[in-house]
Order: sequence, then structure tokens, then C-alpha cells
Amino acid sequence: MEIPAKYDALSVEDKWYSYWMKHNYFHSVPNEKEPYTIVIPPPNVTGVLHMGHMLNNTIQDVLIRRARLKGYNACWVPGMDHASIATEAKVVAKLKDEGINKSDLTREEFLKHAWDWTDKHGGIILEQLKKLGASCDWDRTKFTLDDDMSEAVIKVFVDLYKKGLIYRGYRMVNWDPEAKTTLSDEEVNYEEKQGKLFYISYKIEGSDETLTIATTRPETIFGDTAICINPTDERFSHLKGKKAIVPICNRVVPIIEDEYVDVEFGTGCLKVTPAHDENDKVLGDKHQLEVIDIFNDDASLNSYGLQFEGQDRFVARKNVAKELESLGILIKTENHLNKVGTSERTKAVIEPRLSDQWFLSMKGLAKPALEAVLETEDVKLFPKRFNNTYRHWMENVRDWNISRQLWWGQQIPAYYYGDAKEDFVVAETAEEALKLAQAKSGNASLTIGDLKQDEDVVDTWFSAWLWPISLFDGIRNPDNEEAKYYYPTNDLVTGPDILFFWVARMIVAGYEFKGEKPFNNVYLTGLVRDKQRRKMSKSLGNSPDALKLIEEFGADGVRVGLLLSSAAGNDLMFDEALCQQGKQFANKIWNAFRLIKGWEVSDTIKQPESSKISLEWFNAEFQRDLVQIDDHFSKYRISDALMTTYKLIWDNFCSWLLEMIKPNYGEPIDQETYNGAISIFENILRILHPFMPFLTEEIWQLIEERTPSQALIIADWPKIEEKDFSIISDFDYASEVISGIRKIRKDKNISFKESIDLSIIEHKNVTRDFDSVIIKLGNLSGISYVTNPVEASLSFIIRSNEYFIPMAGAVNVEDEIAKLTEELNYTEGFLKSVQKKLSNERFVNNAPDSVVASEKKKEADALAKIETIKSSLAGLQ
RNA sequence: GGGCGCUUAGCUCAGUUGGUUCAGAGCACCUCGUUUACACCGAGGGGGUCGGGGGUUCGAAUCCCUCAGCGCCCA
Repeated sequence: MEIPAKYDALSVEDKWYSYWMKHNYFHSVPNEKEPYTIVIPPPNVTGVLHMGHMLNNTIQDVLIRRARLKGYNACWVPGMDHASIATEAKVVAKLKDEGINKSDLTREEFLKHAWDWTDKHGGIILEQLKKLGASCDWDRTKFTLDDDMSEAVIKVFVDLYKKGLIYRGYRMVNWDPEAKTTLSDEEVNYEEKQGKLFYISYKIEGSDETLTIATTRPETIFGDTAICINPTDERFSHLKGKKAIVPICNRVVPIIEDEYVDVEFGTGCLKVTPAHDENDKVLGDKHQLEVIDIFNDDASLNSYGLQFEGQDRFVARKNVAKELESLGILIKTENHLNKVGTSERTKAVIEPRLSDQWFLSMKGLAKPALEAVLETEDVKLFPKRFNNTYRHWMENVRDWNISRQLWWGQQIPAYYYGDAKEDFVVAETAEEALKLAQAKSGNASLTIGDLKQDEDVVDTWFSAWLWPISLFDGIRNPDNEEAKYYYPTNDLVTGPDILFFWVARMIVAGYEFKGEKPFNNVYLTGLVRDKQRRKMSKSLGNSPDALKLIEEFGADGVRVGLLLSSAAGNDLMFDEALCQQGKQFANKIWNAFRLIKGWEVSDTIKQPESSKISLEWFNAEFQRDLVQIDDHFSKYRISDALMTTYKLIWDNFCSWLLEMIKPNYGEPIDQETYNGAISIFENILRILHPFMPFLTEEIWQLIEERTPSQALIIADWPKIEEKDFSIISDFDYASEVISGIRKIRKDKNISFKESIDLSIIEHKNVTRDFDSVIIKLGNLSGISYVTNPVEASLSFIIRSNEYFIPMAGAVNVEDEIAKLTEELNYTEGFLKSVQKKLSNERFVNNAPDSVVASEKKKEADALAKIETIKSSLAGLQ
């Protein structure tokens, strides 16, 4: 069978993915083996595969495949989250296109549309992950709105409420007027925006005096309920105890005093609008001010806005300013840069708003999670520097606003039975709620019909934080076999951007509901950026099409490309050239396979000495690198593990070993060497498989026919063996000699086909084990050991031995002398610096013995080399 | 404003407790080579006062101070 010269990734990848699926290798059930579990960070149901997912899931797949090879019961659970704000926004927009308003629908009708949308468009991303090679246990695919998952969420809500940790509060929250819901602090992004500072004049009641305040939001004057000055500010001491009149609405408000006012900022007079500013709310509470809410839920003005009623806040801002100007009381405006909170999802400017919301008290819950990461290290973050960020957030954690004014999600299990603030109960079911309500109200005649369930749903993260537990049904059935077997999971791979949203809260949930961490290690990947360091985003359009990349470079190529430059926690500057490198690597391995497979094998020829020693050397090298690769993995240095593998294969295996054992053209290879090479190749495929699963499985299956139980995906990771590594340094020496020969060939333009002689003066004994290899790779007619310099020859020095290649005619004595003199000067300079160090008493006394010894060795080596160079020079003159 | 982190070869980055695996890797670059697995290749080569300055030390990319530039998180 003719093997094509270029590796064709596309056909190979589909073939093996379906083979793996068909034989159920990805599926895990609890057994006697040790589990190795990863839960996927559930992508949004609305999402499509982007570069961040590719990186993240490639890393997870590498870890899970390696664990599978290492003999663990590997389980990677995939799934999606329902992304309440994003999905609801999408569905609302789609309905709008169809001429349907959400407000015209009942909750049930709307949810039906949302589920239709989910069934139709959701989960594209999971299909795309298959193209990448992700070996998830697809039978376990979960969605955060699955009935059992939702049940767990409700159960947890009720539990926390009973523990007194969930409470209802009238608070200033982040209101997204576009999505018409609150956001948690974590969902608000602050952006610097150019705004204006308006200076507005207020009359003082009962006098002709005025005062001037500065504000960025003139439209909120309708909500003003006080003017505040700093008690120490002498400029305004005459205003104390007086009242001011709010323009346009002519409301009379007190002038209060508080240290909070910054005398430097604006005019030193502050208008106080408790309903629409966090700080003003604090002031309002302190001074018992009236609270006047002037906005509708879409941030247009309500009736308090008088003639501006119905206008959007930004429109109203312009119009109010215009009105103030025409009244002659807009003193001036200045440009002003301020930070404006915007919604992470809708980008709308956040409106601080007072409303009834559900909160989860975090302080106590955070404690075990804080200790687990920072003290006991039960949970380890990689890279470790994220510990500081984690500490900072956890120590200053604020209560979590968990209610969202949406329908898509788990409806809050609170039931109201009366008009008073406290007339509600919290229960898992309406029936249960009824009993509680009857008891709480003392009204036994209450019926289900008298109960009204809270309209709101819980934050999506309030279901995601249970993910590692609820995937295994660990909330509803804490002692079930799967939860006991798979929990706690091993590694979590995610981006640092959701360290608080998700990771920290999962740790909290783990300790609260399982009494145990959710995972051992958290590997935080970097963000994928483009070559100009810009974050990849849809709006910039700088994100390459993930599936197109896979088509162009192959999934293996893309995986390698992504991993090559992604040190843990460092942002990755993505460049398609890296995928190209991955693709070339695949091709290189493919051709190594073609070479070996193309050899005719003979069991009658004896194994050449050079092949024997070469295989021995490579096996030692392999063992050394294997230890290194394991070490890199243990530190989550995935790109280093890949690079070590890459160099082992490209440099040591392809460039050195295959050339060392390659039979002469047209000649067969002996059986023993062939077997050795195949077994080495198989070991290489095993360690490469996690990175390049498709290519390796393809070659594995082409090497010989394998049964499903012999597939590479479930083969064994190579065993660590004790090896004598001195053969590696012996080879290094030999490779230096070979390089020396090649350099001379190149300098003097001696064709590689032309065989040459090599003579050696050994000043220091080195192994001759590799002489046969030197002869082969240097294309030498032989090696002679001599005691005197060979005349009319080109020479070079390796460490302190001299090498001569007789080459009458080609030798320019002047050049040789110049070359040697230069080397002599350099070595003497080096020797001087070493001797200076050694003659420094303080160095000899203070430095550790090993350092002094190594300096002494340097000295001896340099002296020997100088001797050699000098004798070479003498031979030439 | 507070916190965390970064600055090493043209690019992307390693460099663990200060000391021969301390100046490294991959890519890019230059030269030569169509030889018989691979030109998606091979062989060889050049390239950095480790952001600037100061200090500690026998010894600093590594520790301390300071200046400059950049990034992220939080307010």
C-alpha cells in the first residue's frame, strides 16, 4: 500500500472520532479504578465555539486523555448553562422580530418560546467540541435547567433560607434598564466615559441668595431630597439650617451637613438623590431623608419628572439642561471624565436603583473556602499568584444579589400570601408553602390559590456554583454512588475572568453542601488575544473562525498551535503561524512513519553496532524526557510538556535516531533494529496522544492491526525505568564531533557523498562507543587514533581532543592558524576569569563546595584545552 | 485612588531556593543543499550590557530601593 507523502487530517479525524464514540471509550462508570474527573466549564447555550473555548477545552482534553492512558477511570462531564440574561435577551429580540412583545405573553408562553429556541439553537458548541477531538462523556451531558439540576437549585435555596443566609432586602442594586433586571456587582463593567459636569443654581428659601451645585446627572434633580455641605467648609456656614428650592419642581429640601462632602470637588455643594446613587442613599439613611424614585424600569422618567415624563434618562438629561439654561440657572458646564458602570451582557449603562431583592449572605460561607485555598491548600490555584486576587475578593466579599427580574431560569421558591413585607414563605413546592403559610399567618383557610410565587428567577451562577455537585446528583441524593465516586473532582480548567463569578462560589458551595472541596486543582488559562494583543471579540471581528482553522490545519495542528505558546495564566497571543507549526509537526511525524514503514526487514542480517548503541541511547533519552514531561504536567506546564515532547520527536527521534539507524539506500534493515524502532515509535505515540489524538491513533492503527481493546486511546502511558544516563552525555560528545565534521564539510564545500578520513589525538579519554555512529553520520572511511598532528589536514577541537581531516590542497595554513589563535585567546580569557574567582579568598571560603569544585573543573578543562590548541598550532608552524 | 502582575534575542515566552545544564527555547532570519521519509525538509550560522539607575553580596536576570513604560482586578 502506498502511503501518501502528506498527512491528510480531515478524513482521519472523522474516522477516529466515530471509532472512539462507537467503542464508548469516553464513557465512564464508577469501578474499582481510581477516578480522574473534570467537569467542563459549561458554555452558554447561546454560544458558538471561539478561541477561548478551543484553548480551554484542548487543555482539558489533554489532561483527560493523559489520565486515561495512565490508567485512571477518566471522566469528563460536558454540559451547558442556560445564561438567563443572554438567552432571554436573544429570545425577546427574536420574538420582537416576529412582532411579539414579551409583555403580551404569559410566563408559560414565553418559556415555551425559550425552550423552542434552546432546542433549535442550543448546543451547537458541544458539536463543535467534537471536531476538536474533545473526549467528553457525552452520555452525561447536562444543562443547568434540566429538571434534576433545577430541583437541586431550589433545594439549596430553601436550605440557605432556612439557615438564615438568604434574605430579602430593599437595597441599591445595579439595574440593567435594557434587560430590565438587576445584575450582581461582578456583572458590571466600569468604563471611562466623557461626560459633562453641570453647575446648577438653587435658590435659598426665603431669601434672594442662591447656591450652586455641580452634578453629572441634572435629570435626577427631580429626585433631590437635600443639599449637603461639609460642616467645616466656611464658605457655606451661612447656609446652615436653611432650605433650598430644587429648580423646575420647586421642591423645598433641607441643607444638611456631612463630612462626606469633598470640598475640593465641584462647588463643595452636593445635591442628594437617595433613590439614584449609592452614596446618596447612605447619606439619606443617615439623615432620614425622603426617597423619591423618579425612573420607570426602562430608565425613563416617571411622573416625578413632570413635563419630562416618559423621556429616556439621556434624552431627559439634555432637555433638563436646556430648560435650566433657559431659566438662567445653568451656570456653566465642564467636560468631565467619569467611570460609568455598564452591563456585561447588554452594554446598557447601569442605573443604581432601590428595589426588593434576594441576597445571599456571604461572609460566613466564604470562610472555609478562603482557608481551603490560602491555608490548607486543599484547593490549589495554578498559577499560584491568583491566590492574592482570590484572597482580596474573599476577604472583602459582599452579599450576593441572587435575584434576576427574568423568566428564563429557576423561579424563586418564595410564596406571598399577604400585603405585608413579611407575608411570605419559602418552600420547595407550593403544597409545602401552603402549610407553612397557614402556620405563619395563623389562617388555616388559605389555599394554594391565595399564594403568589415570586416572579423572579435566580442568577444563573446560582445554579452554576453547584455544577460539580449537581452533575452527580449530589444535592438531591448526597450519598449516591456516583457522587461518592467522582466527587471531589480533580482538575478545573477555566479562565481567570470567572474566578469570582464561578470558581470561588463553587468552592463555597462545595464546603457548604458537601463539606468538601469541589476539585483539587484549578488551572487558570490566559485569555486568547490577537497578534496586536487585543482581546478577541465578536465586535472587533478579530477572532478567527474556529472550525475553519480546524479544516485548514487539522484539529491536531490547531491543538498544538494553541498549546505551544500558552504558559499557564499567561495570555496567549494567537497567531495562525502556530497552527501551521502544528500542522508541519504532524506531517513530520507522518513522514517518519512512512520511512520506517517503507523499510524492508531482513531477519538474516546482523544488527550493526551503530544501530545497537543508537537505540540504547534513544531509550535513555526517552526516559529522561519522560520524567521531565511528567514533571511539567504535575506543575500544569502544559506548553513545556508539549515542547519537550516536540523536541524529543523532531530532534532526537527524527533528526538523530532515524538517521543513525537508517539502512543504506536499497538495503534492508535487520529485524532487531526494526523492532526497536517500532517499539520506540509506539512509546512516542503514547506520550504524544494527549496532544495530537487523531494523528497518533491513525499511525498506531497503521503500525499493525489492533482490536478495539488495543486502541491507542486506552493504551498505557510508558513506565518510568531506571536508566544509566551517562550514555546521553557520551552521545552529546559524539554529536559534537559529528557537528564538527559537518561544519568542515560545509566550510570547505565537501559534498556529503564524498567519504573522508578522521584522525583523533586523544588527550583525554572519551568513550569510543559511538565511533560507529560518527563514521555513519559523518560519512567517514574510518577513524584512526594517532599521537601526532596529521599534516595537511583540517582540524577542529572538541573539549580537549584534536580531530583531523586530511585534505591536501584544501588546507590554508594561515586560516587554520588564525582560527586556532582566536580560540586560544578566548580560552585564555576565560581561564583568567575563572582563576580570578578562585584566587578570591572570600569566594573560596563562602561559596558552597560544589560551586568551588565546578570552578576548579572549569580551570582544569580550560588548561587542557589550551594545551591542545597550542600543540595544534605548533604542528602547523 | 487601592491591590496584583509584567518589562530577557526580530516575535512569543522559559529561567523553581542568588553560584556550569545562566544568558536559554520555539518561531522568524542568514548561508548552503532537490540525497534515497518529509522543501510542511536537512545541515550549518548570526542575534540579548536580562526596561533605566542605585544598593546588598565573594557572586544578581534572580534579593532590596528608585525611576520609566505596560497589563489586569477592585473601588
